[in-house]
Amino acid sequence: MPPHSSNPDEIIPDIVIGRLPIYLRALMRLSQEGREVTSSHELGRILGISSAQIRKDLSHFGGFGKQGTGYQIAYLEDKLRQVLQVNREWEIALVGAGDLGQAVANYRGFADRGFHIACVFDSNPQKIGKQSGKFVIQPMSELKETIISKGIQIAMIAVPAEYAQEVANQLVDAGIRAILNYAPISINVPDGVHVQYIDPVAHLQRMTYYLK
Amino acid sequence: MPPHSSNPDEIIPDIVIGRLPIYLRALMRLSQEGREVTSSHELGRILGISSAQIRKDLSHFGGFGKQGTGYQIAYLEDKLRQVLQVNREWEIALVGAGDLGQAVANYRGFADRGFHIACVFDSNPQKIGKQSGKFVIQPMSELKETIISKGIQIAMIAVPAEYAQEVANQLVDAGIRAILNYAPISINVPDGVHVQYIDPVAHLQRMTYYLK
DNA sequence: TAGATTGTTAATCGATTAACAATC
DNA sequence: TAGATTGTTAATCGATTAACAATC
Repeated sequence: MPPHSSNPDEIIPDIVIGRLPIYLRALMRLSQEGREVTSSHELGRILGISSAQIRKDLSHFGGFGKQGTGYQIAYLEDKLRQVLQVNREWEIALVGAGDLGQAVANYRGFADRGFHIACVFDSNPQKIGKQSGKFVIQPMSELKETIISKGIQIAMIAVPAEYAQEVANQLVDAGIRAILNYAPISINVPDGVHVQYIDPVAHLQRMTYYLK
Repeated sequence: MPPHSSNPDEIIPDIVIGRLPIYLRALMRLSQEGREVTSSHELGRILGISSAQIRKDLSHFGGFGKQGTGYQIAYLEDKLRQVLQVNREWEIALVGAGDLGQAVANYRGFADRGFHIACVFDSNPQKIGKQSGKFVIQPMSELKETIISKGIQIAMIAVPAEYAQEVANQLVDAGIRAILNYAPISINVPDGVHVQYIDPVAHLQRMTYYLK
């Protein structure tokens, strides 16, 4: 095997994948500041991570740096986007058009970073057909067909906790393979379907432990 | 040392602390369903975690279960609240009253789970004095005095990324000890100040890796 | 060249899991 | 009692760090 080439059969630890978006975020900031080159040491200082860990993480995917110099920011950014498959746009289905769902639908951070909300569903007949931002709220009965016909693979759940599992089931049935769950509850999905959670209260509770 | 008593000098791994809010969330769901007793096996099944890990995590804080029976849900819930110090209410300062800040301020999940937003700050003179939900938006110049006089220890940042570090500095200067950062950027704070991040796009990017 | 930094190996550290005596 | 489940120990597994040859 030539040096600096990654082994395509290697299974990368998920914890490494989880750090790549953080690296990408830091690189975006640096390039926005007009910087062109950085090093594992500088990234480590910015992120509070050891430089060895950053080098080791990146080495899973190939050699992106130069000895003595460091990393070209634009180049590394591009490589990380390729690895994460975020060098394209993704469409997302959103379920739930209550206060939380509306806030999620209106959050500009998604579109700014390549994630477009393509459809919004709600079970409340009062809401169906109403405009939510740029979207017309669709009934749950149209969920599967819409997701399949648009080829959507990612969904966000923003319904009350007690409905989250049932919604997840319907999403999985519609072929969704990645779910971002804003409902404060754990959901069960089959192997091969990925779930991430947004629960700000859980983060707060993790910190209050230390506030003696 | 008697059995089932935790060592108060033991330093608990932060990764264990991070799982306690997840356990608490699951227990709340079970008690809401009217259940009274559970086991490490059941919790493990619900959460996708091994039962051994749950027992080991809980054992850091004492023996909360009964052999042969399992855990009294209400009792364990109460104990976890004590450990996390969420058996009380907490006041929070929010910085940023743009779209994101307003959505955060209006999210009912905080108050429902014991976190009350006590004040909202923004640097935009157009916004100061305006009502945002139940709050009057205050200028940044009042941040330090308000936080100190109200004895607030927790803050949330909901400003654009480029201002997040400066806001964090001001919060630390005002004595804040825990920060929940909604800006998609890493911030640096002194030792003893805790930071957690809410970046839904980072979660999405972590999942797109697997969508081959 | 001298200085700096990478990519990688081996050592260390810490977290998870398996197993089981204790006991409800 | 028999069956079930805890709390804990020891073994395993995996992740992080230290160190350094390679080299820009």
